[in-house]
Amino acid sequence: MPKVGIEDLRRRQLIAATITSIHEEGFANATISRISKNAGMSGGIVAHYFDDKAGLLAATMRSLAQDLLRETVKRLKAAETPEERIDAVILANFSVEQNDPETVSAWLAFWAEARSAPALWRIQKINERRLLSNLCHAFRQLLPEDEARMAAAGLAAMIEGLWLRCALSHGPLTIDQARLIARDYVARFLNTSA
Amino acid sequence: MPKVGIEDLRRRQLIAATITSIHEEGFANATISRISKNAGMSGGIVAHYFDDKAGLLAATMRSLAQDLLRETVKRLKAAETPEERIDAVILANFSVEQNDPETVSAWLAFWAEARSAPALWRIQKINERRLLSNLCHAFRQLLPEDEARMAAAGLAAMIEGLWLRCALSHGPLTIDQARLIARDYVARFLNTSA
DNA sequence: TTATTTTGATTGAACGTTCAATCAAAAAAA
DNA sequence: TTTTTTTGATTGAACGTTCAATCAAAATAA
Repeated sequence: MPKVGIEDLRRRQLIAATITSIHEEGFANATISRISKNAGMSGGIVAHYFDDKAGLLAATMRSLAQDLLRETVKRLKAAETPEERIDAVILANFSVEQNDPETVSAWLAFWAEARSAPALWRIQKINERRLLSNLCHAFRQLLPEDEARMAAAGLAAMIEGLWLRCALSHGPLTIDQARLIARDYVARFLNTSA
Repeated sequence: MPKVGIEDLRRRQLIAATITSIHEEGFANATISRISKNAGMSGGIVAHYFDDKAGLLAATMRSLAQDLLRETVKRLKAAETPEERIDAVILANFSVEQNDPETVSAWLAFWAEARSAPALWRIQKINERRLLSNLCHAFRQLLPEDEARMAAAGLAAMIEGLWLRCALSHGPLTIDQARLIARDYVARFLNTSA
């Protein structure tokens, strides 16, 4: 039989090559031949592991989402109070892996593409709902219902906005500053004195 | 001799058709033949008015940026206090035109594409800097320097994040709610009593 | 062990499609 | 007329998909 465990390895290699290709040449120029060459393989291999290009792209977006989920769950498990859980979500979104330029390029490309690709749209929606749900649950233990919902929606939007700015604009805004701004926003809801 | 005024008209028609095509079939499927057919013209017309496809795309993104700028300037001119100027920026970004589904699809597509297309990247950067500069200037008249910078960066990120969320999630977050959340954030900086 | 069989992994090329760009000619306006 | 506008056909390149053929490794049998 073929080498054991090769399937998972190849799939991960092709997904990584897809992210790299999207970052370096743009979504439109991330062709099967370029992606597979980038992974050191032949063009036909994509059909073997992902059926077609759409399958590879969907798998890549799912992989990005899972990385963020893993990071979030890891930190949530270590959190004990609602305040710590909110901070865990902030820290997960501003972790080193999530702010890698290639990751950001890929996320952006998939966001745009999802608007006219139902398969990708579903993945995006699941992610979005999870972030909001995590924040909502924690805020509800600290604030009245309507204030909690506002804080959760505001923080979710702010995290995404800060995250984008960090990655898109080289220089002006660092990850450390972004974390600070997000935490400050939370503090303005939780501290009556400030 | 030349049909009077036809050039500007055709350019605007082709740009509008480009935005519609991107929204309806995605950036990758917005081909010259589909765009021109969408505008009720022949394929060759694009070369005549924009040289090539890249020229049409750059002109389309510039047109989107100018629409936002016009909207912002209009509201800034009517504002008299720093508070009103901050609100003007918020209102401009959440105006009806800027949240039209076609406009959002196009912005998102260009945003993603700009990462690997220098010509588009420059347009994006100018826009970004203008938003931050407008906010920074207003906040500096109301807050100490370091707090003003934090408020400006935070609000800029939040506006982008909320705008993105309105665009990506059909339903949960409305433009009205987004406006409310952004204004609440500003109030938390300006009102010592809250 | 050693030889054989089985299975999946991988390639590279062929196929049909689609694209952007080009251009000669027609249509329209001045 | 002269100039601009507009068309629609053409071209060559690049794309995604498909597939027969080859290869390497594992499983099986002796």
